[in-house]
Amino acid sequence: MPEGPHRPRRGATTIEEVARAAGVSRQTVSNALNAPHRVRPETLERVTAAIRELGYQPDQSARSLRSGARRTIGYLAPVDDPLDPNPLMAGFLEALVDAAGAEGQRVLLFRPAAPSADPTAAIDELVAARQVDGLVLADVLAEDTRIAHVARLGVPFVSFGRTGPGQPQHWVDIANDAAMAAVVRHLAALGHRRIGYLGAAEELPWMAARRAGFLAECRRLGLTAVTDVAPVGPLGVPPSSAVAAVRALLRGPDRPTAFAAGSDLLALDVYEAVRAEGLAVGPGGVAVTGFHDTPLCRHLHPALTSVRLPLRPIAAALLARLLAQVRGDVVPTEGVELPTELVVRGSSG
Amino acid sequence: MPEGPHRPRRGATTIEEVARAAGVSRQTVSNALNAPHRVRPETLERVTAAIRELGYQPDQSARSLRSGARRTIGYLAPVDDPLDPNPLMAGFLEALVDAAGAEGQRVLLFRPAAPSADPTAAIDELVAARQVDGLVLADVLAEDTRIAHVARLGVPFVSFGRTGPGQPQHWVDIANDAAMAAVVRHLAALGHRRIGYLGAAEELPWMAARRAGFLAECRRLGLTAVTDVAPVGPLGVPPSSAVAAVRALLRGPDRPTAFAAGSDLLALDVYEAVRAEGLAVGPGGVAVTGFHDTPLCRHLHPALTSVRLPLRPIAAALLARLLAQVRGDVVPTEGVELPTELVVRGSSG
DNA sequence: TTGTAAGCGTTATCAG
DNA sequence: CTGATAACGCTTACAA
Repeated sequence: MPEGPHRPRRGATTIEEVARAAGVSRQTVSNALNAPHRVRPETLERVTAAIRELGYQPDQSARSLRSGARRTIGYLAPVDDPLDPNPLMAGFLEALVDAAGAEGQRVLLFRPAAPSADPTAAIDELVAARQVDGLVLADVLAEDTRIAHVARLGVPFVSFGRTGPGQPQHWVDIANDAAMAAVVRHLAALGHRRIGYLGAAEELPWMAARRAGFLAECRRLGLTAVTDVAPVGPLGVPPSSAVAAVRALLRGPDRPTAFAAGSDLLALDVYEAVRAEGLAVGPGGVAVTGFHDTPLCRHLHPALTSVRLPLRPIAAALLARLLAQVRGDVVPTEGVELPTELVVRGSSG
Repeated sequence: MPEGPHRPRRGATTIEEVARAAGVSRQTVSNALNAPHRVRPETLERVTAAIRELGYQPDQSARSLRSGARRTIGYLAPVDDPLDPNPLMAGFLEALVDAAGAEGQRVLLFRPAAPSADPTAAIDELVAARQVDGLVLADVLAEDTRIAHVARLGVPFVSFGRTGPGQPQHWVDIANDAAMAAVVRHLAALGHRRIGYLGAAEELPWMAARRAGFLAECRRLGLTAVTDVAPVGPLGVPPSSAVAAVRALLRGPDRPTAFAAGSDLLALDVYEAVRAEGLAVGPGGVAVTGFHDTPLCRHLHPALTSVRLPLRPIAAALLARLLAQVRGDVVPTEGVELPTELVVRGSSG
């Protein structure tokens, strides 16, 4: 008898078969899996053996349908800029998958239908089809329609980054301002008194926070902050314009002896500008720092000092908050700021 | 009556409610969705309106349980090297999610329990729990236990990259050797007669193919290929050792006037070596090329010529082959090599 | 502690 | 072309 185009089962073992093999009812097998303490040890043993023997694993669809738990979380992939790829797609995503796996959860990756399409539509689809227990959002803006939307939907969610006040949410973030302040202190300890800054896309909260942290710490320490009057533009700054901006500052009246950049890729532009001005990168010439600690840092010469994000702790914290909501725990909506680590390398040390 | 900790339904609309609203049986609603041609146009209209009105979408778990189709594919995230992050995690993954979305499929990301853990165990779990219709594997090795394993399992799968012969599989790959041959021709057209090569991790098939393509084309054109006697080591080459290797070649008897690198990050090491030898990168000095066309290329000075991978066509081709298997079409196991594009920039042009 | 009965929301089968 | 009935595999009451 030929199998039809749709085969409801791939020949996978079912709970019924396990029950038969162990000589118990299928309910006992279910209990052995979901509430082991309710099964007599000796029975449990027999069932466990049968499960192992047959390589049984519950059908997740059946389980989800019955219990309501999807054991899956959705991650809305941030839009990517071709000139400045989102580092979250690499390290953070892996950390998230690992953290989820440790909690018995899977990660479903999704994106808006088109780059310019409304991300809330993609969210609606996923939620309406009940494919996930909760959502993880990243790269959250001050006024973020996604946050407002999922909050209205009532789906459990957490965000990496936070909106402005007024939108209750569970968030995890890094202390962007404190991280940049630590950079300033590091450079000050090296004797630098005039420090330059290269940022971009300051409309992004984390970029704005980095600049703010930089300025505040310079002020506090009585250092001269040398920054572009008109900060270089949007996310995808053409490298040439960033280089020009830095060169201008290096030729200005308060020539900085060190430069902090808002990202590792921007630091690369600083390297170029410094060299174009006939100066050297490093403690002897112009010290440079980046942000993110991407692998690029170690391939530069000198290697780039950078701020490392605690990606695994972030992922773990996000997941803990998300699952608490999924379980129905009453958790106050609040967030946590995790500390970063300054990795000092040749460019400043 | 308080809701228990598990709420089987989130209050989502069910097919029953739609049926009632449209004044038809729930079966008709199902038909309207899955076999519209079997429903009278006027009824279809009424049902569609009710669906839109109520924002109904079928529960994917129920649908999966009943039909056997999970509408989800699994992507086994490649292990990442901290010194040379896998570019597949960024652009390719996005392309894959988009291609899947266009086919009504979602992407489930998964990884081995631990970096060193057996990836086949992770595959088994996913398959046994029937969470996916098929698998996408990337970074396939010549002797790949994952390929052998999923083939034995009988799960539909495709691979980005291919094993050695003898393991039937559906694969999509780029023409690594042809891409590097094109690089050589490009450099030859610029007048270069002695061309250096920097590779790494030659045990990886794609890295080996790039070197092979380089050597073959140099031979064909009668050019002098200047390569390291002992190619630099494993995936995570300490940048310093790669730089040293290139510097040695630049001081050797057949000083190359151009350098092809096996990746963009390796090209960065070439830049450093060239400059350390007091030479300039570019058509006037030592021309340099990379591989992958990562965003880094545009941030270098001069900007880096590189080989661009057709990530979206690759993702589309992979998905087409995978879904054909899922549908049960009898497709001969074979592969396709997609062409790359050489993006010429200042480092060689 | 274990077995029995019911139902989660959907789609396939088969009458009308 | 439509509507009743059964089943997918599992878990949660409840009864034994």
